[in-house]
Amino acid sequence: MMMMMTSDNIEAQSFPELGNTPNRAERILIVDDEASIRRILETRFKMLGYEAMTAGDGEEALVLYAKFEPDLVVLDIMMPKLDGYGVTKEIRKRNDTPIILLTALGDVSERITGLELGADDYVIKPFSPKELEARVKSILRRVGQNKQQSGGNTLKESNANVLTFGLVKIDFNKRQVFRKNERIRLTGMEFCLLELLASNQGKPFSRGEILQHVWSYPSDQRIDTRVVDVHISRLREKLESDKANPELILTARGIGYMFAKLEGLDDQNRNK
Amino acid sequence: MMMMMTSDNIEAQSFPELGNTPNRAERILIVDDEASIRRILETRFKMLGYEAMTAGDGEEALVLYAKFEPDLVVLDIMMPKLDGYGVTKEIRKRNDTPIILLTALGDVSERITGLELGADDYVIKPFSPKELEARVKSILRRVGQNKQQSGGNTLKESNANVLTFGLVKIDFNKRQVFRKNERIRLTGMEFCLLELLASNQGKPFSRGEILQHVWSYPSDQRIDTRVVDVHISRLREKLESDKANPELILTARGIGYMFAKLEGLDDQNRNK
DNA sequence: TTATGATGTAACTAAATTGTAACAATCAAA
DNA sequence: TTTGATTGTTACAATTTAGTTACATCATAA
Repeated sequence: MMMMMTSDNIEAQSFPELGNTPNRAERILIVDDEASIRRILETRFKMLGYEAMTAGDGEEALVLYAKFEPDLVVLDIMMPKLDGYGVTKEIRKRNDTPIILLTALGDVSERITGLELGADDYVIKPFSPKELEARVKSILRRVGQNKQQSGGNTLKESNANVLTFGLVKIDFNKRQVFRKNERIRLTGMEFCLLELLASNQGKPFSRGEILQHVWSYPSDQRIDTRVVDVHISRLREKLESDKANPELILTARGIGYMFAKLEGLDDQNRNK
Repeated sequence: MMMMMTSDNIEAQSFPELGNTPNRAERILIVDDEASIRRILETRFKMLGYEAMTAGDGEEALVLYAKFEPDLVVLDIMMPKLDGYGVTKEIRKRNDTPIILLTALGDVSERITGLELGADDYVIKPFSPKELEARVKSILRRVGQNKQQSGGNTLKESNANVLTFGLVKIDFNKRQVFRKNERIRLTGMEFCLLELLASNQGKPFSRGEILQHVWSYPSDQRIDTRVVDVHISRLREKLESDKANPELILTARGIGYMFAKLEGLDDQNRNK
């Protein structure tokens, strides 16, 4: 196996993101049979403030998994004893801890099998640590928000990082949105805004908060811009059936905006 | 060390689009201007369970070739109208159907020319039918390793690495691409790029990721090159029906590019 | 050598995104 | 109802991003 080595330089992300500081360091379990990869990833994730553990094969992984209850697992498919599929299966028997698979470019069926077994995402080898880190961050952020939202129990719909609200489906990994199964093209800003709201259903955000999270405004900035409103309008245009009577992106008058809280959808939200 | 994937035992890929040619006898096209040879070979190959057709000259051969899509061509070089070279050339413009040349003893340069044009093997005249049959069998076995080996089940491309997207067929093993059954010549870079995208349908890649995987850029490289865009443009030129409205190679604005997600793998449909 | 094709870059064109301003519509309290 | 505040919408200019073309370079084959 090989991996691309890089400097520690972390490039700015294209999209502003939520500053979501966890109360405890999040735990990442790294499973790969190559010691060099384990070492590199462990070091880098620790530098980023995560708690990182490593395992060299599938069986060791399951032991560690039970012991340390990681928040996310990075899992090579090709491993001695018990391969990535087996580990994925076992983990999925118990819960929905996010799993990122490491796969080779050539093998399409591997990736598909992996995703079907319940993995959340995959990264192609060779990969840059930075890329993996970005995925980890993205998934953890979302899961964390969902946990916060739903009290930490059922995370079903976060399984593949896809949320479905009636006609509208949001794929956070791919940054894609569908309505009636047709792809809706959102711009970067639009998606960021939607992401903030949709992953916190029912929670109203003030314009100030939104500007902080989506536009990276400083927190004490006086608000004399209508950007948020305009973007809300554009989002509604694209997502709502009846723009005048929005069902998803609601106005909290005097406060700001919020995404609708949909009741009783927890079990239907699963994507097929 | 390069990673060896163990996908050989994994069942057929879940791509419904794979050409599902029904199990049928393999077809051999026999081209020779001598009727006696045609008759003998036709009879013997039919007895062996092949479907055999014959043509008396090169032009007839091409007509039959297009009509019957044989799995192998036995081709005399010396022929009226269009000789074996010409036929080889024409066939190779379209695909890699195995070709066995019939050449005269003395003519070394003939054989070499033939092989250079893309023939797979040659048999020296006069030959014993048995010998020719052995070669045919051998070549068909080699070419059809993927197809025939798996015994009785679906043969043709079941585990060959071939994807079909509408008009476009991509053979990852042979690194060949077809459009409307005509071979499209892609350059090395072009194929690499296509390979990355097409074997990850629906997954958007940033230019940075593409540069890493296809051009082996270090992951922290500042991106000030438009190579990716240019190659995307060239690929579209070759593959898309309407370059201005690509259906296969899509732009993920603000992110990068992705190959179209096809129906069947997920419930979301292709985008327009 | 020339000729050919692959590849990458620069420069230009086209198109999409984004924020602002202006104005319209709506709400809620008096 | 009026009034002022709040929210919704539209148009537009500035900017960013993507698409395309032409060309220089390099390698390779004839």
